[in-house]
Amino acid sequence: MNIYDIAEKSGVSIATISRVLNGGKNVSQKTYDKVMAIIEEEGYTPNIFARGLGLDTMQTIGILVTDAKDTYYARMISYLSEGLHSLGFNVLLSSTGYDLKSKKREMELLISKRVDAIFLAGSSQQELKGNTHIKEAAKTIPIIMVNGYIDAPGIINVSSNDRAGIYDCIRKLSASGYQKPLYFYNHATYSGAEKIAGFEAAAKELGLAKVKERIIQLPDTLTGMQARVEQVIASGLDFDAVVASEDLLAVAASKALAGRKLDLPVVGFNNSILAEVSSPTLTSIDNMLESLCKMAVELFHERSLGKDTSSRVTIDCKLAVRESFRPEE
Amino acid sequence: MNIYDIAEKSGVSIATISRVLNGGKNVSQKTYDKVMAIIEEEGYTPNIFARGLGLDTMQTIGILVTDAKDTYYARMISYLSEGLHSLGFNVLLSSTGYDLKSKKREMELLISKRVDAIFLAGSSQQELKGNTHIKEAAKTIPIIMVNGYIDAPGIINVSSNDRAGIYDCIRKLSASGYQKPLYFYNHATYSGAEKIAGFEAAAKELGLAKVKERIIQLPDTLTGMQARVEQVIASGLDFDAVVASEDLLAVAASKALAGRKLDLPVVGFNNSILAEVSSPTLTSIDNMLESLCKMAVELFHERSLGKDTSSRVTIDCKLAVRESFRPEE
DNA sequence: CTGAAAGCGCTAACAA
DNA sequence: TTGTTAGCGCTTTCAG
Repeated sequence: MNIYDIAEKSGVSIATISRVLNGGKNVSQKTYDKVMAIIEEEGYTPNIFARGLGLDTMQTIGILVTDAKDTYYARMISYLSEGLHSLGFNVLLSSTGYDLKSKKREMELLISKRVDAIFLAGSSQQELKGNTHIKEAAKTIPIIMVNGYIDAPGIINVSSNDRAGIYDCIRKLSASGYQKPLYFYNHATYSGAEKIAGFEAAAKELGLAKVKERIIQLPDTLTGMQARVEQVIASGLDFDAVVASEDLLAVAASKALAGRKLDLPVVGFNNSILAEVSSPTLTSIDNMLESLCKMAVELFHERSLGKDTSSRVTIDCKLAVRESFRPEE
Repeated sequence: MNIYDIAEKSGVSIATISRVLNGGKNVSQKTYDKVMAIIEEEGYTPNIFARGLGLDTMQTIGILVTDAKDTYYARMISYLSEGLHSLGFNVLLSSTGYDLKSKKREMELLISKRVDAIFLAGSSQQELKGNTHIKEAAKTIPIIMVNGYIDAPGIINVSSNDRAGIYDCIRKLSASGYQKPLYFYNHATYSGAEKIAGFEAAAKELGLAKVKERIIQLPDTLTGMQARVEQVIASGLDFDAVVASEDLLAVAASKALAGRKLDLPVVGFNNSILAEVSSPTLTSIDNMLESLCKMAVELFHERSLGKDTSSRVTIDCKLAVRESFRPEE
């Protein structure tokens, strides 16, 4: 069933069918109704390839993510695709893993599939240095960094202010009497570096010595994390609070501390369901993921409409207060 | 840059370029090498639309899911797309929500995009009754139900044996001396119904009276769930163990019980990170999601190769034992 | 092993 | 308002 069949059945030319299909401009109401009726009746759908061939667009956006099953990225995917969807786009999803080679490969693949733009979801999509493949791609196709930042023409950057998020949190701990915080992280990403910078800045203001020793990397599994935190406790390092780069690390810390009967403030990051599930429930820095994604889609939309939008937008974090730390006023 | 340009630069016809592009059958090694060199040099990629127009396939699979940010569905998406990807397919993702209308709409959209097959991920994609739109679609395009079951021609069904999973779990509780279990659930889906059936069957064998009263629906938020469980405890209902249809419900139950200083066995479902994060850690029925997805992709692959595969495969669950319940041997 | 040419189904410029 | 027709870039017979 193609446009010719419909044309024949309707007794008009394919051009008229095409017009009807594309909104019905310059078509008499009578013809429009007649054609529409036949289209419905036959259950005809225009061939997307033929259409794409002419227009060179398939109304499809590519989303690149390092690990689609990670709760955090999953939420990104969901919010982004929701927004894009309501703009009439479909979403082509690619989970790249953390290897640069395959990130590049997937990117090329998406470009060769003629997607209309690429959203790079999560700061792990960008390297700490270089990123020439992204800059290069941006010359061909709109690139939107969601929670990342690359300063190059054509790239739209939307990110949460993670640095300030951590910084403010340390300040609040300090104001509540906890002046010897520890910082746990696991992945070294762009946003990871930002968070550490926030910690360092606040630690310096607190006059803490040997700040580097307070910034501790944890392994990837929950039990591994817990074991490492226990080591840290056993090492006798003097601390009175814990801030983590992700809720899961905060959970591990919380469990290890509980095991030692230590009741210290613990703060996570992302404000995920894990913070709610943990006992005690965890105070967590909320990086406003949904707003972030909405904003990313919005900026892309405006840009594609030809507006001269900002190429970098930053959103502030909020502290979601729960049992593990209640700041004093 | 198109096939004509490459043909000109190579001094051969477009037909030869096309042959090279499609594996190089019936092309001399010499010509092949020459053309390949030019293709690489120019960084040429064939236009996917033109190709699709001729072949009527874009090597793209649609995945339909009710809520992409739900951890469980996110994992499905990840495993499925991983498998499909290694088969050379791209993934078009659509998050439909729980409304039937929009499920239908998204399905039609995917079909109109000429995807090569549709994976329906999660039993919430199917209705408890009817499902004519799925059966109808299956006439046009291969449909794969991941954790669902619809008996109609052309539909491949892969699911975990949730009924037996719950049944066996109740048996184990019983063998360990807990013979008055409660069952918590929240969504009424196909797999939800299976789980309840498993509970009822086991409860009947235990000789429990008023089984219906032991099957309790909880609301959607964690705090709401906890509150409801507390009500149940307060109501004086006689029980000595809890089994839930999802880990989050088990977490809620665990928290509510802990609040009342009740130390009873609690078992969740899905064996998610929540079970690990919870304190005490939760024993959980693992429905082998990864195997399930791998199997779904595998079956689709075989089917598309023309093999006459089974149209229904069931995978047994396993109990992931943690602190909240250790079955006695 | 290679080339010429006929589609694939649609859009859009141009005519009428 | 409607129709005619020339592409869009590729695959695939069919000849040679």
